[in-house]
Amino acid sequence: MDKHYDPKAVEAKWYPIWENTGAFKPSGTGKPYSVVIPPPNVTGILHMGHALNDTIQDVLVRWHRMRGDDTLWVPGTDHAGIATQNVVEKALRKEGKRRQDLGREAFIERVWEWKKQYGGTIVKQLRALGCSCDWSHERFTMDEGLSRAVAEVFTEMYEKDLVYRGNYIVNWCPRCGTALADDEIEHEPNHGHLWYVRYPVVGSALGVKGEAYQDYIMVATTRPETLPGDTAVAVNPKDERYLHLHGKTVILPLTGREIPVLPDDYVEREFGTGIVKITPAHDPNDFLVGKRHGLEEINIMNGDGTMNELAGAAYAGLDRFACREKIVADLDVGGFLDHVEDYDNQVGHCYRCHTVVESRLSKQWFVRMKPLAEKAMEVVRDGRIVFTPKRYENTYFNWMENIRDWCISRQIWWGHRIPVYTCECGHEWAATEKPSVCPKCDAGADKITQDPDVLDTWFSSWLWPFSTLGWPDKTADLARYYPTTDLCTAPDIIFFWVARMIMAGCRFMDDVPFRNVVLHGVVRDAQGRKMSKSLGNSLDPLEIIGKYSADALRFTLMQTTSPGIDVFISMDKFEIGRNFGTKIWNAARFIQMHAQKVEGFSFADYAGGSGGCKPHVGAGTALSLDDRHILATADAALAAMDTALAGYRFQDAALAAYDFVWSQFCDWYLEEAKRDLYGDDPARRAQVVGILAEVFGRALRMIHPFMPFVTEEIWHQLGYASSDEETISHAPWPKPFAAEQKAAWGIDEDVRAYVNARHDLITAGRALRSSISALKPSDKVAFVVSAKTAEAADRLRAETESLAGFLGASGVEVLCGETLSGMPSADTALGTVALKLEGSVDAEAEKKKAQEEIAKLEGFLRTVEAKLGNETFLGKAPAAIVEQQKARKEELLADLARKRALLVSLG
RNA sequence: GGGCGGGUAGCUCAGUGGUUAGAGCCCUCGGCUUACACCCGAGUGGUCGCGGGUUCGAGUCCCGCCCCGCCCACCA
Repeated sequence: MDKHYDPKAVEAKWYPIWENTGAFKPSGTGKPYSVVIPPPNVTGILHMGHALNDTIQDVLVRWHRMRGDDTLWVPGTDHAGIATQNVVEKALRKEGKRRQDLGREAFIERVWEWKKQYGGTIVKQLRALGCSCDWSHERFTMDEGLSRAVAEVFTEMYEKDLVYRGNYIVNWCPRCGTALADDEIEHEPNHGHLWYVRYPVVGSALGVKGEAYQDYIMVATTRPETLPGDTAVAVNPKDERYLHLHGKTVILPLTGREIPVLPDDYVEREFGTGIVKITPAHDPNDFLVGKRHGLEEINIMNGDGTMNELAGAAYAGLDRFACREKIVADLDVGGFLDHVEDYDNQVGHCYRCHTVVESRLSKQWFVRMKPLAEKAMEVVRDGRIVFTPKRYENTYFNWMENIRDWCISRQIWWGHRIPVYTCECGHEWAATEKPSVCPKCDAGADKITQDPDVLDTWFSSWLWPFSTLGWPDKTADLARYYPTTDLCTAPDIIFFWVARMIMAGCRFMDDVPFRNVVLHGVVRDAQGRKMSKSLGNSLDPLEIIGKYSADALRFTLMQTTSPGIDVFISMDKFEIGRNFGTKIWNAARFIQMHAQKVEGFSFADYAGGSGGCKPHVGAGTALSLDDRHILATADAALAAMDTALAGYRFQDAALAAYDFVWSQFCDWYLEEAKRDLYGDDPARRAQVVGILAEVFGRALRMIHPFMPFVTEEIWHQLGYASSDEETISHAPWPKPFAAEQKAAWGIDEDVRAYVNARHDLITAGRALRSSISALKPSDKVAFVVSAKTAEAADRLRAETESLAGFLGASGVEVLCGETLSGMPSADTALGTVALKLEGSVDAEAEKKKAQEEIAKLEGFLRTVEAKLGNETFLGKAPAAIVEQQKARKEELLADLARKRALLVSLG
């Protein structure tokens, strides 16, 4: 193996091999485990949110695959209607053309060309991340099959009256010329004004000009340009200031129209003057007020944001912002404008082109959501779908209970065209295929027109879990892999995606789309800001892969993420993942180096295959304590990982693997193994190599879901794989050692506890050495150990001898139950270890240290004694806890005695 | 305004009512020891946001408050 690991070369090498050998195709045998990817926008490039989301899925998928499940991960992309259309329009603009110049068909052709050329970016990037998707199942929301699913669903809903066309107030982008869903609006702070306008009260007006009015009401507005569309003013019904106005009418300035004063709860008394002008056609709340009171809706604006003739001859044709200025000026001239205040508020912008969004009355298609929501709530309530973390179920219910109809039509060209047709006689129907004749009047194809609008992009995404598996056909995939198992996403799309998928699954498949919803956090920068292009604070996953490797990116993300908690990340964090990869690589080199010295040694015997053939592990002499300890620790680490992964706690799983490999295997076992590996007993050498191969083979497989590339490379370099085609991703996930094997090898919790205590002893010895400031290399040291019990003394003798060897001490003296005085010492689970010096000791420093420790111990002792003197504690605490405290007290007393004696001997 | 999350070491975060609250990074000290300096060893560093309460025992449970963040609604 090379001295330095080269992730670039290794990562570039493996993905094509995996893909070409079909490593990620479902096996067809075992328990089905399936996941559909949240389809990224086809225009998208991989950002940190994807990296987190897709790594989580890949960890789950690889884990299940290794466990022998029939694993399918369906990848794909979303056609992203408005986003994609904008990208192509932008390209067209460079040629000096608009989409209208090409016409609808040619434009769509252009979009497809664009998709063919550039649409594969994110899909390539998923490969760079190492995602083990089955690319033979790749889907695109505008694919023929998925389009058929969309038409099928729409037609069925049309016929069952689950969709309807209605005049409704929608968000409208005047530049894109389309309706936008609420989530396609970005609210941004705006420094605007509040204009205070006088509306004369009818029946008490005393003059013609504004100045002359003695009786008027004051209305505050941020949008004076909508004034010609006003059909009422409203006050809060409980506002005693305006009780006298109920039932009165006022004159709408500049128009002379008489409009009513209405009481409505929607009005806030505290805001402005407490009187609101109501413009039902241009404000969503006013629209609702209008509906409640049966007001007329006057649409005064064109789709491009200019005023129409209903705004009045003086304003028709003006842009909305020009019109605002003119109306303000006219109000002023007419004496209606009282004063102006500065006012900051939030204004909605189109998420694609950033134009200020207009609320506009228009004919749109809607889905009736209430009938779909019932069942979708039921399946979560009864546990057929489980959210992780559970608390998001509340968020889900909250939204579902207050669900509003879904506006699904968009006035753009790129997307699924609404399959609603009308013939010349006005017959209307929906159909999955383009009809050649009207089903009602025999009008021919040339007399039939299709609705020009397209469907909201989410209208295809909500079918994703079954449309990707072949629906509406009854495919084998659908039968085997639906419902899918896990759905992983960030909580911000619970509403417009997760909830809708659940509704669609229940409605069209009569079954849930997935069993578990796994919600992870949003990736943020070190300051806690959402990563975004406009802030320029995005970390580019590809840059990280280039600098640190995909494995490093993946591992760091996993060990940083907690369920449902946002991920704060900065560039240097990826060193953790990189360093871990390097550590594994070096451990592999070490193991290989020693394995080469064992004749006929084969790592393939330790690949976890059936048969459990491990010729060297049990051969010859019995296993050492260290051997048994690391095998037992491997088992514990495996259990910890399995539990964590089953609970979607990726951080815990990653940390369990990290701690096991680094702190346990490398820091302790490899070091301890060197004694035998560099020793002169060939049988024992072979045995140790066998244990290294067994434990490291397990470690590689356990880490593989997190770091697929480096583990695969080592798997082959060492020869766990018996051929080039064999992949670690198909190697079996480790199983706990069988009971008989554990009994034969002597693997149990006792050996873990004992060796852990021995490690404490060694650590204490090291600490002693480095804590003695006066110790010079020439000083000779010997260890003196005082065992707690006679029984422990025998064990301690052996332990301390190895400790002395470890630390270069000249000798060992074992005592039992005696107080060690005059020597720097440290306590461990096995006993007290002290250093006997044949050099000089800084008595003052030692004295000071001893005094500090005594003070500390006395403090603890007081706490424990207080507890043991407390009747209620003795009466109510569990016996085990009481015993624990009693033992603790004895220990503290003994420790104190030793320290005090030390202090005395130091003078 | 409604809902949710967070506040624990300088930083990023773990922490299943029960010994003296942990990890990584940072920092200090000592080491190029023949897998690895992307390393090894040893340390320094905490009124667990504040105030009450429940309990034998609270970082952990309850109530109130203060900050930070997110989501939803709204801001005429």
